[in-house]
Amino acid sequence: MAHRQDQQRRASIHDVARRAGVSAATVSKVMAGVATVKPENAQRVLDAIEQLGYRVDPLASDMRRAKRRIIGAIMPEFESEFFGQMVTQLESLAEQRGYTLVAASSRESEARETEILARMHDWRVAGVVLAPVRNEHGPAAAFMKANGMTGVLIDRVLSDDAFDTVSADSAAASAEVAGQLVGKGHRHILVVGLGEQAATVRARLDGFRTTALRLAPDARIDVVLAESDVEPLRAQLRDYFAKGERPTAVYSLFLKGTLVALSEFRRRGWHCPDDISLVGFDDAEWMQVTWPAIAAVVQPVRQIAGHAMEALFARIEGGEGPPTARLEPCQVLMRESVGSPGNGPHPANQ
Amino acid sequence: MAHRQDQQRRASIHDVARRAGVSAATVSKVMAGVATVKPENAQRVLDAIEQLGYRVDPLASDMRRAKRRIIGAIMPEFESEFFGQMVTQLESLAEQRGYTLVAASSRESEARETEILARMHDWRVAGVVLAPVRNEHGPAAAFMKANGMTGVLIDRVLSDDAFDTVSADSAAASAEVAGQLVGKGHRHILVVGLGEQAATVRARLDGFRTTALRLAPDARIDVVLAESDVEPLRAQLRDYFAKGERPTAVYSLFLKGTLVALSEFRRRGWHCPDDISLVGFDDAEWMQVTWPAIAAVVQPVRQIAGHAMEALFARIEGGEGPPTARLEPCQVLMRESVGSPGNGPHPANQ
DNA sequence: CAACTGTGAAAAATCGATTTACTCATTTCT
DNA sequence: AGAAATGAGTAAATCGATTTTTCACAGTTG
Repeated sequence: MAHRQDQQRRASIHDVARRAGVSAATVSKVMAGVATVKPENAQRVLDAIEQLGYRVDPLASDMRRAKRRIIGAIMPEFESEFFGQMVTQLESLAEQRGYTLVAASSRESEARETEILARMHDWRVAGVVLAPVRNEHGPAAAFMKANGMTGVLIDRVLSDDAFDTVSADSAAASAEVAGQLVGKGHRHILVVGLGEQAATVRARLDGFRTTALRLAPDARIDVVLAESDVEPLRAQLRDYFAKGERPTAVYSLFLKGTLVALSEFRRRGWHCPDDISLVGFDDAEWMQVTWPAIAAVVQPVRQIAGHAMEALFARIEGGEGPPTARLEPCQVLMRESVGSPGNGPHPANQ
Repeated sequence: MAHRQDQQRRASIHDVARRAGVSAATVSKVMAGVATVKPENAQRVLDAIEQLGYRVDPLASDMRRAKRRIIGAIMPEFESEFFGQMVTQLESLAEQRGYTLVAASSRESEARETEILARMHDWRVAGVVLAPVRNEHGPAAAFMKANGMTGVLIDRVLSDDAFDTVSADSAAASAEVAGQLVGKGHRHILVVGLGEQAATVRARLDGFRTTALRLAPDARIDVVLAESDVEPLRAQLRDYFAKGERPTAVYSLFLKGTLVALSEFRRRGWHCPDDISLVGFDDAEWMQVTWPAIAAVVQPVRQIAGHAMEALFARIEGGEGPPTARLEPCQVLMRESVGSPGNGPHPANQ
């Protein structure tokens, strides 16, 4: 145990050196585990460290190295389970390697994303895990490139010519969803998405449509894509149904879309799966306790985080070679919100 | 714009000084906005900064001060909307004052909480916003006290003799819930909670019970308190209903409890509000889109975050005086999951 | 016995900014 | 005129570690 003037100034490496009767350099060597220190001196240093409760100041320690033991993480938001779990994972992995994770929320703004990145560059972080707001071609990635920063892109990305990318294999998952919906007899399906996240949404959409049409060439796939925000989507969805469109199933390409779809069903008094089936990309804890439980595509958060960090540290440690683009398989959880069409009363209107 | 050897080493204050033909001290003064610099020199410094794209290294800049411009935030988890919003808010507020927020998740472990705190102390953070896993009397707060750290405690706390605290006025909110449930005719209510978070849960429980019994002295308030984890709670709840207990309403004191209650209702085929009413402490986005929409107590995240940061910075800037204990008012959203007892078929068993 | 080789450790430089102390000029005041 | 005050700027110390360089001394070798 160590106490004394804990309240006061913290012990520095020089305090330890003085107490052990050696130089600061020797203390540093002992801490680094260098062998060329007489056992006797090493012991005295260790004792001094113990007595003073000495701990290295990471800030001072990082001063001399070009890459500091800090990893930056930039997420579009912190409020969803997905990104919450992601940050938790990333933090844990960074910590395991003796790095500190500094997480920031871009709050779905590309401008903010770049600002945060500039600040992280100021901190001379060793690397950045960036989950871009839109896709891999935004200003943030360009900034990283221009400044020679080390980084990995995750989530709303497919592949990049400068950075390693890791994301969910949403095309494959979407194909599987298509297979299951068509298998249950659905021939008129509405897909709901957000245009902003261009590439990923396109991958999901294509994956879905291609498989659906392959399995059932007569199927009709409608698409409602809101440009950027959730409220416009709500309006577009309302219009779509108001026109009299009556798909038997809805596939939402992102979580908020699932919520919007559900609330629109509510407004119209439709129930899943009798009146309409629903599958959403992205799982959430509540989806299995509601009635009906909502079918969802579960993203492999741990795998994404794990491989992102692996790739990042490989680069930090000087790994060369062309950027890799990983796609992690998702799990499709078909729950009660999906049924066969025509199994329940489908109201003709309102 | 600034380019040149951006890829290479970043410009330091000395590079700027050299280019402007002045000393580093003068550059520092210009950056700090000190008046005693000849306008001509100031301009040359500004030009050099522009040309080199110079930005202060926050690490080096913080080296000399005892309190660094870093705020630590420790949350029990990042996966819930509540803490997600909290971190977002705190980050934004820290940033506004030129501080960097470093957030860490204690993952509901007091041991980890203290470890994180020790690491933040190593970083010599200016202050810490701690949302303790249990309550204000845990080892983390003790550590902060012992090491003379500056901090504010939030959420699962009531008041402390060393630190300012900010939390939701859950007692008042619970009293309001009690009033509404009793008002609707409920006389047998089950309250579900987590024993771990002693003080807060007690406040919520007392607030609820006192008001309920004042308004309806004949009311019966049952309590199921799980010690620490969610799974035990599920088991206890199952046992409680298996005994044949048939309350007409359930008030869950925390979010996961609401989920457990809902899934238990599902298992038994009970529907809200016909078979049983449900109110949960803590709101979530999905609660308003499900059928029925789930009634909830909304915590004032922005106010909590705002006042926590206010209090924290007041202390950082040397503010004296006894610790304050703030309670922010909550909002009770009565949604469809609450009805009057006996309005629907209440199954006698299973 | 002089020159040589190793060890182990201390001294000094470094990282990048801030701040103190100090040096010259000018002004201003007595 | 001479002293004091002010202005503008610089050199150097500092923060707390790491790393490079230098040094002292012991033991070898020719």
